Amino acid sequence: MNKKRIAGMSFQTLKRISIYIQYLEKEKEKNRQFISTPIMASDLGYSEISIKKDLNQVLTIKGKPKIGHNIDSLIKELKSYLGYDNTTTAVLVGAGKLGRALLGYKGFKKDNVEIAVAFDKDPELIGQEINGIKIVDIEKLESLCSRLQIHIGIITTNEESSQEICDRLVKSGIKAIWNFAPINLKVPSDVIIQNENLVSNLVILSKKLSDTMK
Amino acid sequence: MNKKRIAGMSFQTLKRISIYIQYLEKEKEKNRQFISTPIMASDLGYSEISIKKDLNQVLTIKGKPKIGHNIDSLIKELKSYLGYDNTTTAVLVGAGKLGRALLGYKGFKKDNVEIAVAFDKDPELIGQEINGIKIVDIEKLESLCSRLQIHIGIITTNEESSQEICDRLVKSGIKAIWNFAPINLKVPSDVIIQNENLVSNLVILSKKLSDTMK
DNA sequence: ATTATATCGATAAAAAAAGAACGAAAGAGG
DNA sequence: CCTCTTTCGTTCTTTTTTTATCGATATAAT
Repeated sequence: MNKKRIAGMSFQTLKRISIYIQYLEKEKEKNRQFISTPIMASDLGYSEISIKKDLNQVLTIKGKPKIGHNIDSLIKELKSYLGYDNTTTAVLVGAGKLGRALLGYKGFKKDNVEIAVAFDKDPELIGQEINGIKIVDIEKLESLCSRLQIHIGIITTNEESSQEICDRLVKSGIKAIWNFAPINLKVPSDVIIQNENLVSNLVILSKKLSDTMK
Repeated sequence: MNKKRIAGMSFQTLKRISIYIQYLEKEKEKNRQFISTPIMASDLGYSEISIKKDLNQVLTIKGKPKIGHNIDSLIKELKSYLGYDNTTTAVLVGAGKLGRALLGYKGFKKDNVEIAVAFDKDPELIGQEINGIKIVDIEKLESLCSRLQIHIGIITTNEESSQEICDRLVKSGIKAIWNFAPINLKVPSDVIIQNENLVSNLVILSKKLSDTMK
């Protein structure tokens, strides 16, 4: 699997850090100034210890006993760790229902990840705009990706075309791919693939359930 | 986190098993009769050892050296292990873009997980049908869920309404929830929650990329 | 000023997952 | 019929991740 450590940080920790940021931003909007790990643990459903360890790996400013961490500086440190300082940009290929759902997500922009443009081959879709992102003819994939110097691609096409799209993305300079097609894409070793298999996740939930009910 | 072992099987193994099934079904359609772990490893991008260990935990019929496993019986055993014998049924709440994307997935049915009905409050959506699944007025949530005796709920509403929907689902007998809203839902301890935070997954990919590029 | 306590950070232990190694057995080929 | 190769299934190690424990410290309350 693709679970190499990233900058000495475990995959799980990274995922949680991103979730901490989303959570902390919300708490900040509620005008909270300080936050402690026990509160985070209870709100987020993680163990207090996990959170403490995660934070300890990142933070330079220490929290204060009896008070916790200053939310502002906590957010700032976590974001700077995740590289939020410079926004990263992605392209999306396949503006079907799932693709359009992702295009519509406000959450990405908030987290400094931006989808610059979407591609599709359907003439009905080309020219449409979702959440400020234009859907462009797929024939322009190569030229646009290279010109915009984009390195992240999101594949939400059907399974059949996904490998071809993947190849075209790689040729156009894409170095990281977020793949929603239920297939293991073949890429050169310097390209990062992250697979998202939604079906399997529902299957697991259903298995968990059937096991607890008997 | 919610990572207790399920029937003695690790979370990761379960996820892979579901992916094996999806993959094997496709290979079967290509009229392949036997399959070996080295081939699966190369096609799926897992290590051969992982696959061998996973299969060994489930299988009763052994594979044959130099040949591998009979695809039919392999699929049958894996499916029966995951409880595919009796199809599980879910309801979906929130027929926005993401909800409709999930409704459109053919993959679920194939894996014996079925969405029986979808709910929304938007009069424009109510009455529509996607992939054979009807979108129904959300006011009927309680009555339909109890009547149909459904135990799995999928929440694809916006963040604001997700906790309310969650409560209503729980009251209606739902015991497992697949949640796409970026929030930790509060549920009684006998209800299983599985969170899907898409934003964080893209953030991780972008972090992976930025770290390998420097 | 003094005491009580919540929270911190760190170290140590346990659990889970991935990976490596190896003898055994079934089929292929000479 | 015998040898060679592939794949199997098992056991053992290593790595990774989570959980538990505990003294230190800053703050709040008396």
